[in-house]
Amino acid sequence: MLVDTKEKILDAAEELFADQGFASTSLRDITTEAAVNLAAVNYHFGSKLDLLRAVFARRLGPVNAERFERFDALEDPDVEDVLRAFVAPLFKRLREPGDGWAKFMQLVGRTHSDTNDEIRACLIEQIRVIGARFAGALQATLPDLPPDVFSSRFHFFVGAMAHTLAFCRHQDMPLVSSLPEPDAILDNLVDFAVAGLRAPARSAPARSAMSLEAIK
Amino acid sequence: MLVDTKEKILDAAEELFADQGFASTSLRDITTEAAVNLAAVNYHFGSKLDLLRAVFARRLGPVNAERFERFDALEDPDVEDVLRAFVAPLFKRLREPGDGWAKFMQLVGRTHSDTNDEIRACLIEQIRVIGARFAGALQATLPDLPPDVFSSRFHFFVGAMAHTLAFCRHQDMPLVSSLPEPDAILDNLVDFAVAGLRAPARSAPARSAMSLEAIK
DNA sequence: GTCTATATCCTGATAGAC
DNA sequence: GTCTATCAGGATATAGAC
Repeated sequence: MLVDTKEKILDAAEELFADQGFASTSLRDITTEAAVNLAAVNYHFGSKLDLLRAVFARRLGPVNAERFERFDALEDPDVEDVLRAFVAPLFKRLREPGDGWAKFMQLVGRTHSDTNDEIRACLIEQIRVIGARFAGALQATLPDLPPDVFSSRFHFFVGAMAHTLAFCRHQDMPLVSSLPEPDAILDNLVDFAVAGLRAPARSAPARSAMSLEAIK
Repeated sequence: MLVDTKEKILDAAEELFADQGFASTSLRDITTEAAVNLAAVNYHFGSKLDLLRAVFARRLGPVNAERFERFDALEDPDVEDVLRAFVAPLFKRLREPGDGWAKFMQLVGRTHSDTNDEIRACLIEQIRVIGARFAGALQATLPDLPPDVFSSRFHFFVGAMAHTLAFCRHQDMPLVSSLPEPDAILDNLVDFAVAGLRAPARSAPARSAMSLEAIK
């Protein structure tokens, strides 16, 4: 079976990358777990980095397609509408059977802050376009926020989301006891982000002239 | 000079770990950059992981000491007081000359979400105690928040902070133009987090019995 | 397409002279 | 404390038989 070999490699790579990290997982680990030959990875994918790209593309393809559909359907959205259009298409996959999506989301969250730029780029290049659309749509719902303040707050939200993805599957959270259900996590994230993004802008004693101009 | 060799290794390791990541930086990279002999790393630090621990300990020691002092001095604090007691002792170091602290903060932010548990543990073990105190003090300022909601929101804040640390030194932010000054970043983070943490709790249609009980 | 065998390189760590 | 030289192992990638 040729197509099965590719899928078996993708499944094993996804799980091992999520559990041990990309750099700490060898191709031997993957082919052993998948019960395929070592050389099959290079035959089907070309390189280890291309395998990582394929892992992201398999699940991010449908997710990003749904995100675009939801953005297209938005009419005069508020902050929460835009946030949910971006986040829900990913989080709702947690309701599917098996833990494949949970592992994938952990991998996404961790790779997003990876220390190695080459590895991080494999993910970033697949969310750059949808991410730009998301940022633009979100900023449009916050017209009174100075651009640099929006910029900061947008990154706070991205960080909160990435961290949630990276650790929502984690058993041993260091500082707290336990985490709520997937749907509750999404609701909590949206509530938190909506309030944070809509907080009144500081009177800004040391804000730049350009930003002050943007306030009008 | 013996003490200088240790410092030179620490400086080079900090910079290279922050720029390329721990796994992608070899001891040869470090000793070349530091202009010391390869064997000096194992002589002075024992292993590569122990070197990483030493990099964290050097700067986190004074920062955490100041955090404890500020927590001890708190009297009937609100959410913002607790947040600043934890965050300010680190962020204020950005005002010191040179970019050593900026590199260090980037390393902290990235290591916090590292895909490899062994690497992440080198950092976590040095912030576990102060982190637990921070979480406890913060929760005390939000007595009306159900514990599981607080738990989620606390992690959102941690993610926002880690992401900010990891990328505040980054030139090429993918989605936005530029980032404001260090002091403004801290103010923005605090404003965002205070609003997010104090957002009213959702009426909770599917909350667990224990959490409902905690609301009382 | 799948497999074995291997090329080529780089890693962290160390032994032992100075 | 510092250095040279090297060990032992693991990595990715590939050549070539089947």
